[in-house]
Amino acid sequence: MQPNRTKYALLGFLSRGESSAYRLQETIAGSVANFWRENDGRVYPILAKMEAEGLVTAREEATGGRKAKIHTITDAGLAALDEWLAEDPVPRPPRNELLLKMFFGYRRDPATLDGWLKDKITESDADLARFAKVRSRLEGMLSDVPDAAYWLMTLDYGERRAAFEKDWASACRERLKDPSRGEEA
Amino acid sequence: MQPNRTKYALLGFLSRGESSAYRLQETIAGSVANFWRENDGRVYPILAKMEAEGLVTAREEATGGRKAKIHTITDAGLAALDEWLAEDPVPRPPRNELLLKMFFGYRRDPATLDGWLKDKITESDADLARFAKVRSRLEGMLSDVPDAAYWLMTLDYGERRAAFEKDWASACRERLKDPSRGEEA
DNA sequence: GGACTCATGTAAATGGTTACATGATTCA
DNA sequence: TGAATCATGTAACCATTTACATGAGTCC
Repeated sequence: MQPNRTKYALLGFLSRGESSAYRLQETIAGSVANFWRENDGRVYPILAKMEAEGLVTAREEATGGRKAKIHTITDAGLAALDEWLAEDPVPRPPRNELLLKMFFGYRRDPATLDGWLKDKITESDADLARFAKVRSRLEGMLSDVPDAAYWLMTLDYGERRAAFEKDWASACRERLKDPSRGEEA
Repeated sequence: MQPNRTKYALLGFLSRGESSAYRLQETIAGSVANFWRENDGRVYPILAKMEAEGLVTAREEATGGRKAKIHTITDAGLAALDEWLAEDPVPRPPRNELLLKMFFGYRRDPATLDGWLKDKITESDADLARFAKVRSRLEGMLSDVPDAAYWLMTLDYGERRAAFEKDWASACRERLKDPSRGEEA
């Protein structure tokens, strides 16, 4: 019924190199957190399932004194990944709790909404600052890792999104200041 | 643990007037689908649960020969809605399957990605055309329904989002044409 | 009569979050 | 020794989707 996208995300990262579940999560959180997250309670069981399906193999290894279960993608795993990548992505309009609350905003005082919007702006600024660092890192590795060109495209998305959300929140704050005013160009 | 946001979305719409489950869904699909969706399998059971909790009352009514279960929000329901609206919205970074596939885009030929991006542009254009109609409708009712000012803010978000996604997709397509080229300002 | 819309629901499966449990190693 | 990090996992719970079942009224 529902496609297990977590599986494919994990396969994608494992296609770049073997990893423990713990490191996988760290990698995901450190690279695609902008548009994709996974959590503890799912990565471990799904990796186990993938092992049963023959998409990955696992071995225990002591790296630096610590034991970790290293997962390696198999040919079947690579095939499954590429099969998934061949399919058109299905757009799923996400739920946005801030917008839902704004939609019913007339039930609250404008100061409350202004607070939400200020938070949004702060969040966007933090994202933009973070993305700027990532951008210079990625641009620096472009000659060594051509794949980074694709990562830059997803980063570009994040930067544009943060910028537009900031602009939108600022525009809303302006409009809230003067509720009598309608829309303008 | 997880807050039941469906409940509050339903309360929000019921606060504007009584409705059957079927109409509620139609209303939601026709107004906030841009950032919030509900589906069959949830609206009915949750409304039943809300009735048991005393947040809504229900009565059978035959409108135009057809029977429908009309739900009316109670004072307790209004209180629950306003309590929820008083809380800061918690940002949940959504999963974006297109971006995940773009991230691993080097595993596919650029033509595949170009197809996804073209679809994205088509989708954005369709959204923008739809939003333009909604905008004129909402602006026309502003004087009668001041609440529409808030609805326009969420529409504004949708318009800006569609525009930025279209721009981003176009920029990606350009970059895909010449893979040797790096990033530019 | 047949297709379509209105209308209410159930069932099954999966997705996803949060909290908790456990234990080893590293570092101050 | 105590806190932080590395590391793996389970349990409980709720969210979400999809498919299915059912039946009445409307329109052609």
